Amino acid sequence: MTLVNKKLDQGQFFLQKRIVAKALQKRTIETRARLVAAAEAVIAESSFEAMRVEEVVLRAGTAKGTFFAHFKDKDALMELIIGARLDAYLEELEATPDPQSVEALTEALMPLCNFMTSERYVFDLILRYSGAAAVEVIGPIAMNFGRQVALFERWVMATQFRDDIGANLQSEGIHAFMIQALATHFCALHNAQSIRDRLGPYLKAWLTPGR
Amino acid sequence: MTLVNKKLDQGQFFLQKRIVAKALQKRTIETRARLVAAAEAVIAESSFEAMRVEEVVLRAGTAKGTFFAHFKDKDALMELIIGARLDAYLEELEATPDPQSVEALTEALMPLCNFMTSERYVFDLILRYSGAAAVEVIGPIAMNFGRQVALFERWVMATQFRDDIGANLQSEGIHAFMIQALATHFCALHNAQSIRDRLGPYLKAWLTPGR
DNA sequence: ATAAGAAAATGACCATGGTCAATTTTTCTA
DNA sequence: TAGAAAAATTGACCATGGTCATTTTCTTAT
Repeated sequence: MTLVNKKLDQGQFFLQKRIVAKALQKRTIETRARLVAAAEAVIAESSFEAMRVEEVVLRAGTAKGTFFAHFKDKDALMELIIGARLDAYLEELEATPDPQSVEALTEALMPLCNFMTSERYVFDLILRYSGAAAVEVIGPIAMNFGRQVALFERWVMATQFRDDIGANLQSEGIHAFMIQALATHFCALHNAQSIRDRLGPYLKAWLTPGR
Repeated sequence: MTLVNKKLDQGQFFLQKRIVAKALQKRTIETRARLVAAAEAVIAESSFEAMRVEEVVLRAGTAKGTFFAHFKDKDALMELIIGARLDAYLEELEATPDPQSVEALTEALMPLCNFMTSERYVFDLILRYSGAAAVEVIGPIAMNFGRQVALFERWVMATQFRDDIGANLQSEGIHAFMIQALATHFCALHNAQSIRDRLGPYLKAWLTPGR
């Protein structure tokens, strides 16, 4: 690839990479799996925050350089793992009946909220990766956020909370208030209240104003 | 101090530290000022992101250890400098007449928004420090966020946007939507729209529902 | 003015994420 | 199947933030 692609411009290169569907070697898949498994193990034993590349690489039995051949940086692996967890919660939600009230909606969000605030480190990382840096490469977390908003939109359309604004705007608002409630959870000035107790009033005021 | 305080418990120690107002030496003030000035210079020449402790220490003419004797870590200095900028914008706003419409309110927020999104690094740092980790030590940025919400509350009370919910809730909502608009600014999927164009509809829907 | 004790400054050292030229393994082609 | 090309792996090395025992400077009591 190196020689061939030296002659191509960036655009063609990306095109080729995307189209050719380059059939990874078995070895590649195995090494990658070992790295991910090692990381998951470390996380299970301690925490997301405590994960060290050295430790992962040691357990996976690879050299450090191999780690970075598979993942752009440490955060990329974290994003992968955290994104997968987020996806699991979301699939659960997607398979569940649409909530019929603001209270039910708030309640439905709690498992997701609890995971996102399980560690300060996790929440910070999620925030940092919640926007796709480039349209071409939408990471797992940005992708998941997109799905979240789409699901909320479905909910909003099913229950007809407000008719003065579109479902998409309502949905984005739900998301904004969710993040706000999570952020204040880490603030010593506010954390007397639970996340649910903070999110509830926000969503009520947003989705059913005047009622 | 070391010997004396060895005998005191934690609480008394903090009490003493706070009450005694320990009269810093001239040297201390000067060194600290040199460090801050050096950091500001680096930032002015390149960016917040590009600031390196080594470089700051070199320009300030101190040893590296001195930096960390004055600031808990690199972020602490960044928080100080960014917090000061935020305060400047806020003072400007506080001295300005309260906006009388959602449009005017949105417009008033733009300078603050523009600074907060001037660098990805800046926005991430602000988010990370927007909550006070402990009630005893509210950092400059958490402090500033508190002032922001207080100012919004004043605005909301002055203009009577909604009467179905309290001024404080309305104010927190403004803040939540501001953050949301800023966050999407860094997302390639959304950034066709300007911050103003994203924030405007949010605030209209939040502050004047049904109108 | 001086000695003792507190505060400040120092820089060698460490922890950890990340790079890259060289090497090994796999795949492809004639 | 040989050998060339591509892909994967390696580990010494680097960049940068952060620590801490030691040294220097300052303050204070006598």
